[in-house]
Amino acid sequence: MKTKIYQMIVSAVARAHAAGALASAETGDMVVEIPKTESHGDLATNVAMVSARLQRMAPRRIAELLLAHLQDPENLVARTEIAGPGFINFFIRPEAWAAVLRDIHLAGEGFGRSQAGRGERIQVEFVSANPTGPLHVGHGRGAAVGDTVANILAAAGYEVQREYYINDSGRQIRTLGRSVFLRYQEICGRTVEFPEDCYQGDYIRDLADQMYQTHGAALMEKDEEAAVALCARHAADTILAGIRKDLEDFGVRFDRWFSEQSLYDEGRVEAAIDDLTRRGIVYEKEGAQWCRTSDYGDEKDRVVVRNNGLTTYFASDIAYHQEKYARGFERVIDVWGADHHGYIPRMTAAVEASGRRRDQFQVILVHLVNLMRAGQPVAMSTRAGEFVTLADVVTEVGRDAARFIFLTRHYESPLDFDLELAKQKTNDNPVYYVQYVHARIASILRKAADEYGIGTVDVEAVAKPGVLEQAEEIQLIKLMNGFPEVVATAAASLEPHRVTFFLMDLAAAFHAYYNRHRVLAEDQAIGRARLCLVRTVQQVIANGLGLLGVTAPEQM
RNA sequence: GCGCCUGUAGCUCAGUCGGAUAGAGCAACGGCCUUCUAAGCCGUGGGUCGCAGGUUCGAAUCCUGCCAGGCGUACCA
Repeated sequence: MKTKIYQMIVSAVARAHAAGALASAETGDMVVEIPKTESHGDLATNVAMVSARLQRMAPRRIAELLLAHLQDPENLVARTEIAGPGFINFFIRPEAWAAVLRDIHLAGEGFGRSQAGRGERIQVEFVSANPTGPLHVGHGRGAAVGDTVANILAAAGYEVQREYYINDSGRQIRTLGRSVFLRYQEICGRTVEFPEDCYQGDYIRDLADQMYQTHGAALMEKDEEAAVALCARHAADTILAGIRKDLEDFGVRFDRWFSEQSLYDEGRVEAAIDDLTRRGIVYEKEGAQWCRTSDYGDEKDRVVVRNNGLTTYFASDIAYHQEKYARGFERVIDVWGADHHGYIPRMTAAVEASGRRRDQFQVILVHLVNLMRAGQPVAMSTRAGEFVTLADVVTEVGRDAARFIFLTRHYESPLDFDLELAKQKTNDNPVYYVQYVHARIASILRKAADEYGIGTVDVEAVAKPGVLEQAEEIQLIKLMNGFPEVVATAAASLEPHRVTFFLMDLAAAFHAYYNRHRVLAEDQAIGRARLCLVRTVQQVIANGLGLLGVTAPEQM
């Protein structure tokens, strides 16, 4: 509808120009938008105001000329008006909205999809938690955001790949192995001092116990390095398998699991450093190798190879990101925890130094989750190994509630996640509010089939004049009409919460309509038209929930 | 010190590329089930958009400065 009005304006300007009424055929930076207040029409444009300078004419005068040259071949517009400083407001005929409804209904599952992304190849890397412990609630938010962003991008016509980067190399893995080996030694009866920098959680004891079950006390005889390496391998593999399962239970899937170690095995880290050194971007100072990130906007240069010869995490990250672009992605999106925000300038610098544009690299910084229970904060201390895992939360509140709540805020806002609220089956809990729409409509459809003998929804029912004229019905159609744009905007801005808010708006409009009007009305023509309307609402709710990875229940 | 993020109703938050009278939920109060699921709906009150300038037809939105809070600022990962 918006596009059609836009086209009408563009051709009106052209026609007015051809007739000599306007000095230019340009429309400037005009927009067509849905006004906040209903009295300002269904759609409005600021074209007269933005082109006032261009046309050297008063905005209201331009508006008058445009309306004189406006043509409406599809007979969409009931009336127009010029308002305020020069807005042109369009009031759409109710019958035109019925036609829109028919289009939405026919689009079905595909409604909401668009080609806005034009097939741009994008990689979304998210979660990427170190395999040194189970996923906690914060990872859950990152998982929900990353997965949903990927879904939304795909729906908006981008070609998306989802990836998990496994930090399976370096010191933290050795620390993991050391932690397990120490607990293993305890099991074998030796008294050991357990250092603070080792992983404290109970799961380390479980892993040590598994090592004991497999190897008995044999590792005590081995060289310590070898024993630690064995423990590290077993622990990382086991924990990673757990992470995969947790994510699967959370409805998150990845196209690829990428190993950091493989970068070393294939010589990519070395190659990346060599390449940057050859180009003078990596240089030596005080026995270490530094990258000139400060030439690309970072506040200082960063070490890639320490004076002890070991590469930094940054070095493998450079190699990893180079490898991503080499795979053909035009844009790379990383989802990180907000505590890593200081890392953005250097990573952006590295991307640019590697020959890509700055805007080919984007970071979504997901902020903290404050876990609550009935308004009280839940104590979480990673150091003491006391944290609530994602799996615990999913078990307690369910996958749908968890995912939905993670997406009810802009990811740059801290999120209070109340476990009791998430389980509540009231309108305080937004996920039930939205799902309830789907279930309610499913119930109506069942009733229509069983008691009214209307087994199939007839699209043409809405075309009959006089069947869909209630204000609440038009309101529902208008809202649904905006869904593809919501998805496209959410994709362009990487803001999944827009879809969540859209669903809550549509749900509110439906519940209001439901309470005011009976769908299965006595008048058969009206009843059939309304049935088509609510079936379409149900479809749009299902499509939106699908993007969020939340189920749309037939019954609640 | 420097950098990034945040500041909108009592609370939690939306606010489209700069648009018209800044919205929703919660909390408070008052109503609605013999009718398709009350896990729902309807109504009432509530605002110096952190502060001060600037840009322009027009600013919560863009720019500058300041204030407050959070996070970061390793030859850690």
